[in-house]
Order: sequence, then C-alpha cells, then structure tokens
Amino acid sequence: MSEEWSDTEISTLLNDNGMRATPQRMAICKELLLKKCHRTPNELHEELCQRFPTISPNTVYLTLSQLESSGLIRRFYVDGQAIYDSNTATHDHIYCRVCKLLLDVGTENSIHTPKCTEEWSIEWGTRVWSGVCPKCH
Amino acid sequence: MSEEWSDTEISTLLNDNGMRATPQRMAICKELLLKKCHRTPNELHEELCQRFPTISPNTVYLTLSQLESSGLIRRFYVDGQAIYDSNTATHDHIYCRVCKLLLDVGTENSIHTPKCTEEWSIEWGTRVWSGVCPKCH
DNA sequence: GTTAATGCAAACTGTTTGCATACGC
DNA sequence: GCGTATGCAAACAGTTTGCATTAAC
Repeated sequence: MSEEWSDTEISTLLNDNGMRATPQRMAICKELLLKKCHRTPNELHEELCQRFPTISPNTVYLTLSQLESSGLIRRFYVDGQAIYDSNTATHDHIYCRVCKLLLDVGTENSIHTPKCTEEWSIEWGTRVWSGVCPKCH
Repeated sequence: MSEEWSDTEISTLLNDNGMRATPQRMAICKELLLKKCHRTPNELHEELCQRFPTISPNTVYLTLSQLESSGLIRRFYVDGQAIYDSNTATHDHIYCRVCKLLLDVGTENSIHTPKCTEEWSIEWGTRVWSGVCPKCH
C-alpha cells in the first residue's frame, strides 16, 4: 500500500468491495487507511464532524463494519471499547491501563496460529498486553 | 489450587484479599474459581439467581471487579463482551464468530512479553484468535 | 431509475452510580 | 457497632435499528 492514495484510488477500492464512494466514506478511509493507526468509532466521528458537521454515528459505525467485513481493517476490544486498526497484518498491542496509551508491538518471532486450531479456519488474532507504561510509572 | 475448596478456605481467601465472605460472594467464587472457566457477568448473574433470586447485577459486577483487582481472575473482551477467566496463567483463546464458542489454546511455546516492553510493567495479556470452528464450517 | 447511504431519532445492551437497608467482622 | 455489601432504581455509554430523504451508480 502506498502512503499517498488519490481520491480515485480510494474510490476504486471502495467500489471493488461493493461500497459506494460517498464523501463521508472517502473521508473515513483517508483518516484510517492512509496511516496505520487505531481509532475508536467515537474518535473517528468527532474528527469527521469537523468536515461533515451533520455526519451521524450511524454512518461511521456502518462504514467501519463494512470495511471490516471486506478485510480492510480489523476490530478488537480494549477495556470494552471497540478499536479499529488499519494495520491488518497479525501483530500484538500493549496497553497502559493508566493513560490508555495503545501501541503496536513488533513481533520479532513470526506469529503462528496454534497447533490445536488446525481444524478451525482462523481469520486473525491479536494479543493485548496490559500494564503500565514508563511515563505512568 | 485444589479442585475442591471448603467454604472455610474460600472465606479465608476472600478475607485475605480484604473482602467480606458473604453468601453471594462465596457462590460467585465457587462458580468461577473452582473450575478453570470463562463467564460473562450476565451468565454468572443468571446462574446465581437460581440460589439467590434477588441478587442484583450490581453485586456481581462489584464482586468480579474486586476479584480481578486482587488478581484472582482476569478480564478480557470478545465482541465487546466482558469475559472473566479464572485461569490466571498467561494463555490464549480461540473464538468462533458463528457459534460464539470460546476455548483456551495451549501454548506449547512459553509466552514472553515482547522486547520493546522492557520499560513497561506488564501485568498480563491474552491473544484471541477469531475464526470459525470445525462444527460451524 | 434503482439501490444503497445518510441523518435523525429512538431503542437496546452492558455497565456504573447513588443511596437506603442489611449484615459480616 | 462500625463499615462494607447488598438490592433496587436510575443513569450512562457504546452501539444498533427503523425509516424517510438523498445521492451514487
């Protein structure tokens, strides 16, 4: 994936995945896909409100759900809060339960799905390490 | 930990962790601690309602929260749902997104906290593999 | 023109809070 | 008896649903 996507490329990507390229969706994709980042639905909604003052949470939730179904983003939960991650490669996270900082952790050893899951069709997985970051110590 | 705990042992365990040994809490501990299992707060509440018809969700949530603070159980989230796990050893899970089956996965390789977290104080972590189980295939 | 996306509102679920009563220590 | 735990109710947050309007294809 290139760092800079043109509107046309994003539009094509959406269409290829059966989604119409509305301005709101384009903005969501720019916000999420262009950078490898974590966002909660609410964070995204607030960011988008600056450009689309009338955008509804509904639209954000629906779009995120469709992007996830298409495999373009992943979803997991920390402290009961949904987190969408545009880094779809298998990787883990560390989470500071004090300041809520959430970081990717590099996996120097490649991550293998466990042996006993051979009969399962595993789609993805992430581990969240919980603790306290250096700053909050 | 022995498989069979006496009421006295559970009572002592609670007191040692600064909690009073009420009948409701004893029941929660018997349900959760005696077996290595996963429970949602709501599942526990429903089970306990059979013996304590007036027990409130409040009591269940509070007790679970205190047990977690004491490190006697762990909490993580699947599909936005809190799961309490009485197996406090570091281990992972596989989750069937169709039938909601949740299983432990043995970790034949020991799990090390990642290198870049040396300055963090990591308390625990679990990975949840998502996919479809053999039955639902 | 057909069909899907949007925005608004209301509903819903899981969880937390406030407070008076009951009970473990 | 002191202080925490309980149960009830209400509040709350995140998310989902229903539906009429709008806009992409």
